[in-house]
Amino acid sequence: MPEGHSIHRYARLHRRTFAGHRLRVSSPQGRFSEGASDLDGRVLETVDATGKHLFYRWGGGRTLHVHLGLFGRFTTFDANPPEPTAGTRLAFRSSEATLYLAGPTICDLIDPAEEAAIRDRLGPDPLAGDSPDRLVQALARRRIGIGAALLDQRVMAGIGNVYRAEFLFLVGIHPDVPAREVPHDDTRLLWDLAVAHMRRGERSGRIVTVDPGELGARRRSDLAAHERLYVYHREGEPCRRCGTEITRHELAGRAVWWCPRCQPAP
DNA sequence: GCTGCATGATGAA
DNA sequence: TCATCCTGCAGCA
Repeated sequence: MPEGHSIHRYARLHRRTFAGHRLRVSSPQGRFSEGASDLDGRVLETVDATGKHLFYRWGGGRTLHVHLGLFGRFTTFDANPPEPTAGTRLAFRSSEATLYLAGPTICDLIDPAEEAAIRDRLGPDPLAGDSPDRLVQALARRRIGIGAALLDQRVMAGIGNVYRAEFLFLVGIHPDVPAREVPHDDTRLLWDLAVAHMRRGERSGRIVTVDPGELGARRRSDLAAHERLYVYHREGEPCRRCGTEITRHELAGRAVWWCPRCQPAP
């Protein structure tokens, strides 16, 4: 679930639901007990996101840093929440809503220096109104494939495995093309696609890259994952544009998909 | 009940 | 490149 669009969406939803409220905070699982007791009874002032990182800002100058990693998930309940699962690291509760967090890679209180260090490691975020200049510069410096470069959060913050595959298809670039050989115009196009698609993903909560004209009359919400995307998880299926079989390959431990005809090998 | 898999990232080798 | 950490759930028996 969690690519940058989901993270920014969580920031917005959690801000709307919990900001301005004095919260009861606990760690049912026990692995965030100290932090939870520090936060318990404080007011959550605001929530913001950069790339895939969430920052919850509390009265008393506390900042909670959350990174969902691959498995992390939030669940929210209006009232009468069920018992938390054994893996529930963090629970917030206002008088009207409850939030559970399970499986995050990171859930820690941090100080301003630690936050600065996190931000220093992040490239431009398409959802933060950043300029693509740093993306252009970062790609120009790398000999690794563009596919590998796009998952590096120092290159571009917030892209994950789904968007990587889809954006490369939309730009028509093979993942193995060396990053520094990608024409600047294509890099700009990649950025513009990222801004447009991730904004849409932030609003809808799902990734739909297929052009509406190609979706037919079916409602987006009815579509299965492989119907909303051009290449991700579609190995062996025909390319929507040219009919060629989509290919899958392992790249630095993560799978990547592409159309061999629309995205010719370097 | 067990296995495998997932939209992530790090540190060691 | 590999091992490791973080959970839940679908697909099996």
